[in-house]
Amino acid sequence: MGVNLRGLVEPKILKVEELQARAVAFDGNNVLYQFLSSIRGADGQPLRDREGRITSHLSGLLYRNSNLLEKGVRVAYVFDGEPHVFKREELESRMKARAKARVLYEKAVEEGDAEKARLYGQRAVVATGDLVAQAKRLLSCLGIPWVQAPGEGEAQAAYMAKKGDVWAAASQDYDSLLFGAPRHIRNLSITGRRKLPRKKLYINVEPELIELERLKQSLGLTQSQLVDVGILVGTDYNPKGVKGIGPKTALKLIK
DNA sequence: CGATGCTA
DNA sequence: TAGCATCGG
Repeated sequence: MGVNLRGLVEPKILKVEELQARAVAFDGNNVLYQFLSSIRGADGQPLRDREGRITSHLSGLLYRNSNLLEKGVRVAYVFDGEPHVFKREELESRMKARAKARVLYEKAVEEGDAEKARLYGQRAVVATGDLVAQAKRLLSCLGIPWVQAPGEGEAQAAYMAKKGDVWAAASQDYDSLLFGAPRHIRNLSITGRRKLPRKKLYINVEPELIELERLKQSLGLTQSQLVDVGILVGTDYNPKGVKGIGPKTALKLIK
């Protein structure tokens, strides 16, 4: 889930060409989650091989990486290690939510309700150890480097970006900014076309770049104040944050 | 999600 | 060939 900094960040639209010859560290678990939830057939179920094993994550990885590599982007992945104990509450609540969704998903599949199967199937997604291991294997086969983080993947990616090993960290979550990544990229995919949930509408989602220095400058915050904003609005380590405080109020209070 | 097929 | 539909597994 991660910290909610929406409403505070004013991202720059990023052209993929600007990433030419630059290295980007993807949050592997975040990417797999996206593929597993969105790459599904008409029946709402993920793709499977003839043995019944899920293949959505591999399909997504293969095609996205081929495209990014072809455009000259240097791609790397970071995978989560052991979660910090502070994350236990969040992980438990996610597990509960998934279990609930899985029941509804299985019922929908049984009834042949594709729309519900997709909806609940997406909520029930979990990147199991097997799926992560398969993804790592595919990346190795493709010659794409990946890193096993000791702890939080976003923290590892942020560290790599800070050191200069990569130009930016890429994830749909904003956490790497709190961990000090100087550049954070969201929506880095091939086609910008996304289906709006529940609707038949398509919107264009473009890759966006958030520069940490510019972000802090525009908000008038130091790094530790930015973290404090995160603590008020809530992070994986303190899930609900402080009651009734969203990004805007948090910013006002911290300043 | 991203590729491929179909239609005008 | 652009734009939508469906396939992929």
